[in-house]
Amino acid sequence: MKNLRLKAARAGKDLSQDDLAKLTGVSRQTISAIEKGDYNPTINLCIAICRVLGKTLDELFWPEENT
Amino acid sequence: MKNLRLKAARAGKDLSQDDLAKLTGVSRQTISAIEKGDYNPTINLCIAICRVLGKTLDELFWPEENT
DNA sequence: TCATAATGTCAAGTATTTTTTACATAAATC
DNA sequence: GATTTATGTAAAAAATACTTGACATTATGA
Repeated sequence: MKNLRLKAARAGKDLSQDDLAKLTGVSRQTISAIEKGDYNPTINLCIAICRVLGKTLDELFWPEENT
Repeated sequence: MKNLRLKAARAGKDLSQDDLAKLTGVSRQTISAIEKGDYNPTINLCIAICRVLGKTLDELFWPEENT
């Protein structure tokens, strides 16, 4: 499923996928795939993304509770 | 660097590396390597570990601040 | 309309995670 | 002493994260 929290946090910093990719050292396609929810990034990449966006792992990557 | 928080959380549930491996669906060596800090697990595996141990991503995997 | 920026996606290749198998050591129990 | 449990480690193979390059769509602005 999509990671809308990541998308929102990125928008909150006014960064494009490409900007975030460069800041985290991965390709644009990787950021796109993570937001799309296609896959399963490594924890180090998640941490790098969190640091750029000023968020924590729980805020961006902990699964949302669906009551 | 070693993930001592993970090791402690596992000990707190009285689980061996092998127990945790089975509960999270990976090999014992993978758990060992993560605790040893050798590498970079995927976020889904981190989440699975957190769920078994009753912790969050931030508690087990957010880098410790070294003042 | 034309150009550009942002995003989605696909296919093929590379890099790294993870498995499997195996052997080693230390501690606990019989 | 022998056996079992827990852990460390290593090498080859399998699975998958990630890259590169390419092409498409949509939206924005000159």
